[in-house]
Amino acid sequence: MAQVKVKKPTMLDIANQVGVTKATVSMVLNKKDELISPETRDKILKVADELGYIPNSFARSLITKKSGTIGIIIPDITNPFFAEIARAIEDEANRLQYNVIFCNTDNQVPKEESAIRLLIGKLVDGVIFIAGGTSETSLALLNQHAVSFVLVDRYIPGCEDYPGVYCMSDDGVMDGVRHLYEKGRRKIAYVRGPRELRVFEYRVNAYKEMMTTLGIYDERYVYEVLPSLEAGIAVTEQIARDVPDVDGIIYCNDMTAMGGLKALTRLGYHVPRDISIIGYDNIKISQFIEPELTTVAQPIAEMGEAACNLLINIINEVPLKEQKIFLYAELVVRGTS
Amino acid sequence: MAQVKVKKPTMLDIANQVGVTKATVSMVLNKKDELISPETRDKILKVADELGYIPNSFARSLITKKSGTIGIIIPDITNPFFAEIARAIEDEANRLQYNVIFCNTDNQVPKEESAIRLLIGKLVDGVIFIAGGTSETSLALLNQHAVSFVLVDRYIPGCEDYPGVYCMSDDGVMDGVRHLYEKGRRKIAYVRGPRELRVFEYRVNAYKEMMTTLGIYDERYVYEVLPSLEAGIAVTEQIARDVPDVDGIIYCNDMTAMGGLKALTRLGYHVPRDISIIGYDNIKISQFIEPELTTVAQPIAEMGEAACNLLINIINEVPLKEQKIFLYAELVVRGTS
DNA sequence: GTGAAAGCGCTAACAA
DNA sequence: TTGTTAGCGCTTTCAC
Repeated sequence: MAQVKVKKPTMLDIANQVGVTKATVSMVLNKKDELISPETRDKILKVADELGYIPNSFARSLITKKSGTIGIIIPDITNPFFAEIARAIEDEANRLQYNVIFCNTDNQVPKEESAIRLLIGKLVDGVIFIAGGTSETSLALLNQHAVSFVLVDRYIPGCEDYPGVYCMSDDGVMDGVRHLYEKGRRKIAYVRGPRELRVFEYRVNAYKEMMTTLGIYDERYVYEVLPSLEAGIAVTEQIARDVPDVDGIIYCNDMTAMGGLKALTRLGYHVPRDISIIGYDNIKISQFIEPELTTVAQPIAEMGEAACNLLINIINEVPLKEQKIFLYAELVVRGTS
Repeated sequence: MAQVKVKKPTMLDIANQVGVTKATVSMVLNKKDELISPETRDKILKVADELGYIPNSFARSLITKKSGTIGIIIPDITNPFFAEIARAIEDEANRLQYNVIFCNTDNQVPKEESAIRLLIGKLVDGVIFIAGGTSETSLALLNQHAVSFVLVDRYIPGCEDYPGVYCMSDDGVMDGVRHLYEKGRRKIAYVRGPRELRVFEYRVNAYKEMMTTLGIYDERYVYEVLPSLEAGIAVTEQIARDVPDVDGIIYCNDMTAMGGLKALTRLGYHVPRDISIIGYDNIKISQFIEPELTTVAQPIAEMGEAACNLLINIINEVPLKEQKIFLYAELVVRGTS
């Protein structure tokens, strides 16, 4: 099972062997062979198979100006939420015969720009953009090179008019607050994400609104973190210290909430007997723990699917009535509340 | 912020604007400009920047026959172990100025073959192959098209001579068994993965060997599952029924172990007071739960890094004394034992 | 120091 | 029904 051959067969090889020109071979291999005689057609197909011919997609793309590939820009693939949405996008893309190139930006603008350059250089037909922050230059580059794109999940301030898939959090978060209220919780803290990201602003605002409506809002109950498991642990220990009789905590995402659950358990709290907690996102692992996490669920799979479909429609210039798609987060009650 | 331009600038545009030919531009842009006058050099660079020029990597690859890209074949990216190793490979690849294309095969041979074809068509410089099963045709294709590759983690039967990165499990698993023994456990069950995959065979054999040495082996304690969280739950309920006084369970991977922990907790067991459990892999989320999972840790990051380095060395024809790299799994004692 | 010319593998008019 | 021709955007000798 060692090296068998070293020269990749090209169309010319097939053409020579069959005794036609590569134009003919090209037509057959691209199924534009209505007017090719069945005999030559079959012969070409047979030889192509024998030779193990695989078309050089670069040469084709050079001419057609399309690659059948879309790019996905993600802040951080180790964040399960992004990983899951990326997977959903990929599945849908594959279903529609597109390939996908992932680029992590680690929330760094320079990396984001170089990712965009890479994708443009690879002639991607479009880009799905899960922005880490405000990225004017990235978007300008895409525009300049006439590359279609859609935004997902995060608003880019000042760019609300771009096509995108957005998840509205208000009702879900408010349902969460009300749910805890109905469970008799009154001291409900909130752990919010960074102010720079609009999505976190929306979520905490919904919390404030419902808390105020219920007459139990206290601004001292709101904490801010960079969302992560470790931050969830730390902030929860802090809350337990600051608000000894706290009986509910709502987190800006599931990772933070899972950290919170760990911290509470270690501190001797029994969840949900002593205290209720709620996450946000509904990533898969929120069900891996015991008790399972009550959370405000984003329709992750639908978001990925919608983004992919939207992009591909835009690429194919399908006329669309609306280029912004709004989905809704919904409370999912499980074991921690 | 609407469309600014629609024509992508090419080298010719730059050349015309500067008043040179594209050959000169090419040399400058590729830093082969020792003998280009600083003036033209600067002018070219300036115009390229103004135009927002991004090189067409396909045109370049067509000539150079290399893409600066490697492919990664993965059975299932939703499996955290594979996701983590993929991420490690990607990080290392990026560090070495390579891009990465991921392909999921969902453990299906046809998907694997089409992934290989895709990668070859995209002129990848090499492939990292985390095989789902036996894939002679895939490897034959790679050979025929002279594409370098390395295997990771799973042996492909009959192909032990291919370059690859392998993780030896024996010592780690045996340490795990001994560890439970020293904790006073005697009825230690084992949940093994599918027989088709060699890696699972090695792990269960190490268990058997140490259990036998300790004089506590009982073949009725060995169960087989398709590893997943759900399967872990189901098999653990089964074990609790079959072996009422079971006091230890070792699982073939962390996902299954986490399912087991859920099941045991629901059944009223206290882990680790009543029973100890051990996973395998040491994926990140094994520390997200409380208590944290004791596990036989694969050096996931190292494996990814090593695979990537090995591949790139092979691509660059660096002479290597050994093309097979062996790493070792190690017991990590945490909260569940 | 820079230009001219050829060609990578393929597609797409247009001819024949 | 098939061949001829041109050219996608770039790199790379070899001339000048």
